[in-house]
Amino acid sequence: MSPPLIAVPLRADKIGISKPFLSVEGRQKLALIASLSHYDAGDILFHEGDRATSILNIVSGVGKSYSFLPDGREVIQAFLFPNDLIGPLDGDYFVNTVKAITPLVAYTLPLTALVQLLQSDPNLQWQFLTKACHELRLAQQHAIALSQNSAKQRLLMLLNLLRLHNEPRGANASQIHLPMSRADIADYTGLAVETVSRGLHQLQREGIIRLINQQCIEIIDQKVFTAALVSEA
Amino acid sequence: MSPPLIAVPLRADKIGISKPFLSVEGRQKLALIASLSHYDAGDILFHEGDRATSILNIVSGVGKSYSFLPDGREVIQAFLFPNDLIGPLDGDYFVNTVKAITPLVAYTLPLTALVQLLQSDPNLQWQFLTKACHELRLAQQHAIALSQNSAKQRLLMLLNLLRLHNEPRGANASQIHLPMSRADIADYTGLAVETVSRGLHQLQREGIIRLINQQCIEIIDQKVFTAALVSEA
DNA sequence: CGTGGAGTTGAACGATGTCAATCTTAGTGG
DNA sequence: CCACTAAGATTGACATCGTTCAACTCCACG
Repeated sequence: MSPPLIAVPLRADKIGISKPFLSVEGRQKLALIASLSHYDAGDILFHEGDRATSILNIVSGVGKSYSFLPDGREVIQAFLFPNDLIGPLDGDYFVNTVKAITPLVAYTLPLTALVQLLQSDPNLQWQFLTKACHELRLAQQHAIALSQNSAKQRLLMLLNLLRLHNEPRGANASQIHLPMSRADIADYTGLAVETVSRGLHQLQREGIIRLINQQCIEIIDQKVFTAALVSEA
Repeated sequence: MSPPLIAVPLRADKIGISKPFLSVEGRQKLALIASLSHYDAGDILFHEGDRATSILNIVSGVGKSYSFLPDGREVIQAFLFPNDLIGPLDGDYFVNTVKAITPLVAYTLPLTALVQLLQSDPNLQWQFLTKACHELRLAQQHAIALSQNSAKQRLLMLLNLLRLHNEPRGANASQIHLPMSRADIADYTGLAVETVSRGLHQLQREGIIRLINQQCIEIIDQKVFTAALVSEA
């Protein structure tokens, strides 16, 4: 039996309530087949079309999973954060290229060992299934976000995504760190870089956010922010 | 342990190569806990927010899984075809409303029984995991389609989706049946109904398709069609 | 100091949404 | 069997928003 797609960009906790990615027990079992790797910012972890021999579990750092449109533009399917699993597969092959945006540390999980482990451990596999379903919902939400035409709305959703990933880091909850470039944001939101820039400054003019520097944004008022996130036209 | 999201709109074979949804063995085991139900066109199978006690496996007919934007517009996450599993859950609750577009026949799978079955049968669960991952990729492709601005491109992708689901039915392979309304197409592609109409007629003017009637479209030349699908700006 | 890449800003164009009117279709009842 | 009706689909005119192209600014790095 060919090992079909196991992995996917699985994110632990993106929208609202977060649950631990794996049980302690599950982590221990995975640790037995895992090894730690370090990557520099800009390193490519996997190439689209490559044969997959392993998938990664991010420990720290941020990455992006993307592919190319026929016209050469880049489309970012997902940003990858700590606790995420990296490796969207089709059969044995990667369907996306994955690149480190910041320096990145990750566990390497050999594919064959992982498949065997999951097949023999329904409980652990169950956690992966749960995760995959959760991930699916996030992808659908992303799709919705993209189908809404408002550039402002798309940017707000991205900021909210980053906000939820920043909080655990203990930093000031109203400060959002943007590890990726404007071009990455554009490729993720499906907008032009110029529109991203204009949109962010527009949000600043409206008093919703404050641009501290290119990598850092402050949310003026959480309530106003979430209100805009939900109801903006 | 609360049974987390199991189900998701799982489609068997959407893009290119199709594999049977479940092994014969798997089907037999599921059949033991399943019962058959019939629905009329327009019937609502599940309500967003309802507590889920079961999920469905479509035998025949077409459905749609959708939710509402704050402004009241409807967003269609996915069209559901035979062999699909219906029931995107979050915890025990449905996150989407599901409605029958055509008369629909489906197996009902009680949730608790299904969870137990999967937990005790790693092989069967594996097929569900595989399916969920496949589904995830489809959702991502849908997201890409929506992020591409060209209305024509979005329509071509929808037509291709329907084409792949029509072929098995043995009908003339160049004929595509559209079971859903223009409004549904609009809600799926993120376009306005008027744009859908204009786009289809535009494709006809370009000689790519022919509008036979409101529910039926013919592809003039497969090669031209797929070429447009891939490379259209 | 330059130099180059990333980010910002401006102006014009084009695609799509919106509104309103018209046409088609399917379904109903006489 | 036909006329009527209401919902769906199409078409046109116009407004809006985002893209595109181009120039400019701001840093980071040598």
